[in-house]
Amino acid sequence: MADVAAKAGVSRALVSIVFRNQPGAGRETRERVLRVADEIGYRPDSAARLLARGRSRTLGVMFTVHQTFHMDLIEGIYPEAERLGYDVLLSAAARGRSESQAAEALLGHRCEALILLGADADQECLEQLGRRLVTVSVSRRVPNAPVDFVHTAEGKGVRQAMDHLVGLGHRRIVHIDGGRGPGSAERRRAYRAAMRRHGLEAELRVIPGEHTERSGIETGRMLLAERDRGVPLPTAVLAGNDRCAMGLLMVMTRAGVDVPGDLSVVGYDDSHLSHLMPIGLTTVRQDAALMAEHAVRFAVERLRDEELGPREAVLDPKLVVRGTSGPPRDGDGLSPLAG
Amino acid sequence: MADVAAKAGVSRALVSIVFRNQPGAGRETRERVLRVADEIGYRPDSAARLLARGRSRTLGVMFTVHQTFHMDLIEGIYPEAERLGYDVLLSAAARGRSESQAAEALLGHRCEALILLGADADQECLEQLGRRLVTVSVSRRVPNAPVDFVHTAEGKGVRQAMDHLVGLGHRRIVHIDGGRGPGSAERRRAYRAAMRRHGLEAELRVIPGEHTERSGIETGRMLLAERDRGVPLPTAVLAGNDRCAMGLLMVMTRAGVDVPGDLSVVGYDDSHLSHLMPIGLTTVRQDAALMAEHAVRFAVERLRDEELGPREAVLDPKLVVRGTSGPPRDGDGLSPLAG
DNA sequence: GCGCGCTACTGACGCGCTCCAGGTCAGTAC
DNA sequence: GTACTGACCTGGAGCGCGTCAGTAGCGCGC
Repeated sequence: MADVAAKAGVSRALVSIVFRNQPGAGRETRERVLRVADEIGYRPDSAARLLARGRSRTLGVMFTVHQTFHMDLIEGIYPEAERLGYDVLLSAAARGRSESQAAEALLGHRCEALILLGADADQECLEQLGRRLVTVSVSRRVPNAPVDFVHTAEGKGVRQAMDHLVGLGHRRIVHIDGGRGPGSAERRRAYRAAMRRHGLEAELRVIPGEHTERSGIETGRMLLAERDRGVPLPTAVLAGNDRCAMGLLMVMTRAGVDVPGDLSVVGYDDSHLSHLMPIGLTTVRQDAALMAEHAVRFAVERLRDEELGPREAVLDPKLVVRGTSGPPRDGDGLSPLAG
Repeated sequence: MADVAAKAGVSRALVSIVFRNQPGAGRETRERVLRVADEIGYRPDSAARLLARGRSRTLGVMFTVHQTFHMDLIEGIYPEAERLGYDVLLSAAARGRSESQAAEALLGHRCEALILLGADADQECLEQLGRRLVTVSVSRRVPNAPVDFVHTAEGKGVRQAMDHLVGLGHRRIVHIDGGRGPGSAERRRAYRAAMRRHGLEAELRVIPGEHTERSGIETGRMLLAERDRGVPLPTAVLAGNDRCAMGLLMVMTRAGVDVPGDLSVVGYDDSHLSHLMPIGLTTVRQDAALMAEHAVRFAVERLRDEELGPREAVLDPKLVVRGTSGPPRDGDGLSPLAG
């Protein structure tokens, strides 16, 4: 910086002004400084800037590796953060790297706020984070701490999906849940409620699962094994998310089960992947871009106004009917075997 | 920090020593400082630390959103970086956010070195980065600049895959390439060479593509359309990567094409996704963990020894035969239509 | 002529830490 | 007793920037 100042024949303070795009420098000088800086290859040192200013204007985003929907969210976070003048730093949770480790790394880099995508860590850990700095959680509610919450009305989405399936004539509809994954509890609850509302209490079945392809695969194998023992397949499956739906689809298709003739499958998220599936996954769309936008805005607004309490944004999901759902082959929802 | 020092009855320098876990402080003092810090809620300010130390001990990693293989790499980068005492910062390229933007963000946060995963930017931009700081590129070669290069012997992998297919009896083997994506050129070249070597020059066909599911889907649709016009399907496809293979598989399965009976499909990467596909994708395995390890090591070693020239690590790929490849239904590799 | 306001710019301090050249003090050897 | 050692600790400079009071210069009106 001193070099630039010297070579441009101005003071360091002026260089600072130019680089912050602040008033107080003439047109000509401004251009000269910028040109010289470019020649020298100078870039402002964010560490020093941060230290001097006391603010980093950086948002930390924690996500989980392999969660495709997180990628959709990240894609939406960048533009909104840039619009509001914030930098974004990413840190991933992965096998061998816990969410709290990922979050700590972000804290270490002096992020002013944290955006947690589909956090899966224990409640206490999240509460602690929320108390330490401005935190926004996407898809996972964190009570007892000032943490903003952005999510879709899970219940509404599930209800739409269930009405769709029942409307098609399905009765034996099972749900593969997402364990303690974000949003799972609400989805599970809504599934149960929908089954009851449609008078299908007797058919109600929740299979414990996860938000992974593996979970879909394992469930699929289990269902196929059951079929081989004489238990009829369900006619429809409401998966915990798209990844799970996809794993299930792969097993079923592979095993010669016709989708949607023998089995309808509905996912959740409408992630990038499901967009690209030519098989056309029927799924509940969560608007990733909009969720990301809300998350960033919440963080920035809380940063601007310390007094602001934590808020919640509930977005409307929307059922997207594609190719994996259709009327069951046997109108009454019972397979020939069981009939 | 001053508060901690005062309350613990020591100098600030001593607090610094304690927090850096350096020798020069007594057991008792150390514990006292730590205890006081905990009470006050003090955490060292990394910005100031970084500024004072002149080193950030941070590795910047640029990746592309939705590239599943990058997630596998990231998963491998974290543990190795931690082992060597480095922090990792992630920055994603995405729609609306170019690779150079992603890299700039990393530079702004004072990363000492850059690891580029499957960079796709123009040569000049990469060369410039390489000249500015220690840079390691994974899967994409950057000549004319001191950039380390980690990749697999693409040719070897393709050759194995081709020998496998030809050994099964395939003759009409097409290749969907990865455009100017990392590794594509070598894979394409190796495919051509293999076809020639097996005397299948007449059957040689490269379909332009990308490393995305969409590309596989589009190619699949195109091939099906050709079939409907009387052009026989190939009996085997060597896809540019797993994502592409997957898109293709989805279309084909959906269209009732039996895999591998009517069509064998071979992918490339053995990414997380292909692991999870119950359909068992035959693919060329790239050892993501090992590649990540090399990338981190290269960066750290170059950081330690400025004089070190750029190096190259070539890892051996390995064909993993799973369920999507098998002998063609018609032994001669010609479909009934064409026969 | 003077004061006034305005723009363009400067000087110096401080952000919270690390680093280094010391200082202090018990312990040990002779 | 002196000389030396090593463990433990301190003071102060400085990392590269932002900030803000302050200065210089200039046109304007009266």
